[in-house]
Amino acid sequence: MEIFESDAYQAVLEAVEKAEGRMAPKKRLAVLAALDCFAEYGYDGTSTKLIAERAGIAEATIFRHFPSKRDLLLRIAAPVVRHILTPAASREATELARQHAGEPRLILREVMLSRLHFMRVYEPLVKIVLQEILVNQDLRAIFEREVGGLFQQIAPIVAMFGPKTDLDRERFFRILGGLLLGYHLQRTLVSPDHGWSDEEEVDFMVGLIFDGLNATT
Amino acid sequence: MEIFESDAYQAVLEAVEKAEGRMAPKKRLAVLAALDCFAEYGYDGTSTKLIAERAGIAEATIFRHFPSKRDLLLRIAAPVVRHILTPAASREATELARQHAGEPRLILREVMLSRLHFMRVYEPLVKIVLQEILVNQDLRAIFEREVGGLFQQIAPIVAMFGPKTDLDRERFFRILGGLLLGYHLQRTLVSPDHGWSDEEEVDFMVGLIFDGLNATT
Amino acid sequence: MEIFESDAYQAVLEAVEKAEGRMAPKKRLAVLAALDCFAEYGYDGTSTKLIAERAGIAEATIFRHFPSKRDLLLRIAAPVVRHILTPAASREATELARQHAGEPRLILREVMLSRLHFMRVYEPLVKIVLQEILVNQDLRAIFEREVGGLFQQIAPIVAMFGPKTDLDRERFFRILGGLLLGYHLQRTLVSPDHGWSDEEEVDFMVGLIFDGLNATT
Amino acid sequence: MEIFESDAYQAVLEAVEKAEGRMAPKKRLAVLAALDCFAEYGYDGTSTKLIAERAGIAEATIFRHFPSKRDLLLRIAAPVVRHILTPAASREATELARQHAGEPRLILREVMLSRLHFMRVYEPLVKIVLQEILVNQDLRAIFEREVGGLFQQIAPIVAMFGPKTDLDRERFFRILGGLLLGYHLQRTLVSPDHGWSDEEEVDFMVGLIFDGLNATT
DNA sequence: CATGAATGAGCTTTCATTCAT
DNA sequence: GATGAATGAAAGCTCATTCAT
Repeated sequence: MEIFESDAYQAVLEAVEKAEGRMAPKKRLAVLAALDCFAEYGYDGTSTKLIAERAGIAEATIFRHFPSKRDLLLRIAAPVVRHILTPAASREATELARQHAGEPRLILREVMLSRLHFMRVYEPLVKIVLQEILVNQDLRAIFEREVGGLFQQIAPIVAMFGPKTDLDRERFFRILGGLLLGYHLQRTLVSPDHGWSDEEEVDFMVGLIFDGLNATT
Repeated sequence: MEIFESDAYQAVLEAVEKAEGRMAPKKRLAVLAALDCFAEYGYDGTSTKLIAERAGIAEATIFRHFPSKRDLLLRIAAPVVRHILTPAASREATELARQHAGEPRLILREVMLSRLHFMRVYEPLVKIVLQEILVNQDLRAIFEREVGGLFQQIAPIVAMFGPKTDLDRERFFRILGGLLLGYHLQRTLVSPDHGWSDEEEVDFMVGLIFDGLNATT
Repeated sequence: MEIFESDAYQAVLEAVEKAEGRMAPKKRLAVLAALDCFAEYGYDGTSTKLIAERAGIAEATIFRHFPSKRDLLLRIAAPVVRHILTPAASREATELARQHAGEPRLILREVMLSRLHFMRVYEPLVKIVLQEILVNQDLRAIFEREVGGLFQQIAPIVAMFGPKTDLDRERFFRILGGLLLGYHLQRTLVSPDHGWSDEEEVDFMVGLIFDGLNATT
Repeated sequence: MEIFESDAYQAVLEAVEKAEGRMAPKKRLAVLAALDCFAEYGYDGTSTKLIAERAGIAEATIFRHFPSKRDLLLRIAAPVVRHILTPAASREATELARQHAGEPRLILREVMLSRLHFMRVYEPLVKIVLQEILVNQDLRAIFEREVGGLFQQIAPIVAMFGPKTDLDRERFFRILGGLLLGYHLQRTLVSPDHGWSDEEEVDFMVGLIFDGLNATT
């Protein structure tokens, strides 16, 4: 199943394995195939039969390892949303803030680059989460809780960039998310062949955030 | 069926009717119910039986008017993506550019407000499109074509805001989209009960775009 | 609808009209389209929607003229089976027997040729009857009654060819039917492009019937 | 399910099993019930629900073993048309030709008797094939290919009966088919209660073929 | 005479899931 | 741990037919 050997898939696999413990080989295949199918056809557009076929295992094997299809989705998405996004991001930001104290531009640049790297690495999963979060209550709950936590943790750092009130910090957070999401969608969905340079785009976005458009272009 | 009398639903209905011609009463009900269900449960999460029940019509009636469920989705989503997004937006922008020549901030403000108004009015449809565009090839094709056309039409106006190269104009476009999408998701999904003021948020975003964060907060 | 202008279709139309009286134009179209579809897809394989489309009329119009689909089939097939097959065939045979008294070979030849001509002319209907008679009780009843009547009427003529007992006459009848059916299927279904000469084939079959294979080839 | 224990059904079952491999018990039931229903109501007149009920299994079980209803028909009909009709018939004819060299009447008699026995044993299937072959392209293709092959194989034996040219051999083939089909339909459909003796009828037909009617009756 | 709109009943097929082996 | 077999429920869709206009 060499289709599953890309970095993105291996990264998700590792993240899932951190929560599930060492997985049986066919369980791994199930996870990878599910990831692949969910990203391609969406959760509802993917049948367990399809997952089984793509994994080269029996349909019943999926249910030996996951009590339900819904659970399979959550057990794939949650660890990434939870263990990777949050602590990693905040730990990283804190570390960066320590290293580059007084150089907010640099901090922001590094954070954005690392978040984009993360989104690239977990690309199929990002797509799944985007898709399902609009509709799936469980996933939304997990997401909101984690993002809320993250917000708490890095609020002091955000403060370094100017925002003083809570509302302003939320805005800043939202703007960062919007810019990153917009770029990620463009580079992966709209113009995947454009030859994007993350550094260049991040520099542009950082410039925008700090100095606005006029100073940038 | 007073549930369907909100502005959002009526707006979509009108847009659909522009493409379908005058619709039979039960066809209208089918469109409205479909819209309602798709927005609530997603495309795949909605059964034609559910649509029929919510519309108070027979399931077969849906298929008398639309050859398939997939077609029903496209025939609802496409007119809005097509006839409303594109020409309206560009005509409006041109008009604004004429009125407020030399005041780019004002132009941008008005365009953003009107786009946000549009997203609010067509909220259920925006959600559907967001969901399906990641997975549905047909819808993606329609979307990309229309956005491409829109980009062509308003490129000269975008140029007024500073960007000189095509890439810069694309970036500007993407950033605008990212910011608007981020705000729309926050006001509708994340914190729907926070009493958002579109004017205030747009002013903030316009400030950011022109002067950057430091000058804004 | 020039597809319907072949001799076969017009012949059936005439036969049906003899039973139905002068038909409204759209009723004629319905009959022709039904004939065409039934012959192509079989009775069950043909939907009233398809008939309506092929006829270029509304589905409801079919039911204005025929109380049910089943009835439509019978009202097309019965007149041909009834009024054409039987009296024509026996009248013709009697006439031939009178003209060619003492020349059984000539009589048989003419009867076979005329039956083959008939099958050619009513080709689509022959196919429908063949198909449905195995399964449709009503049609089988009509067919058996008519064939029974025909058998009674021409028994004396059959006697001229040798068979003395009733069983032998039935056998003769069956053999004639089998040979004609076999040839008809071959010329229309199996090798429609072979350029068959009915005269030649009939001569062969007459030879076989009277003198056997050895004397023939 | 003692209804399925007749020789005819068991014979078809064996033939199907030769192509499908050893079948699961419920798969066998599905095949038998399908055979039964198809023969009684025709292909289109049979619903998968009816098959399931008659087999005493769940409807879904049918689709676990056969991808579609159409496929179920072909997977039942094809093996019989293919593996039974062709090689058996030709092997048998060759063998007979060896044993009864110089006695063409005897050979023909045995071949016809065995073919009639075959049609009797596979009676339900013969009916289905007759019905569907007029309308179903796939089945027609299989049939034509097999009959073509059979024709090639036994052409030398046919030559023993007199026909010299290819056309004459085809005619002989067609006549044999017509006679057999005519008798089979009479004994099963038209007068199933007349105590037919295959031997007697075959003798009659052989007589006809070799010496013609006059010498026979 | 003709039809557009509507439908209840039914169709084939797919679904996620269970269970004996 | 893994699977082939099985299934109840529900899916999307088609059917022949009715009726108001």
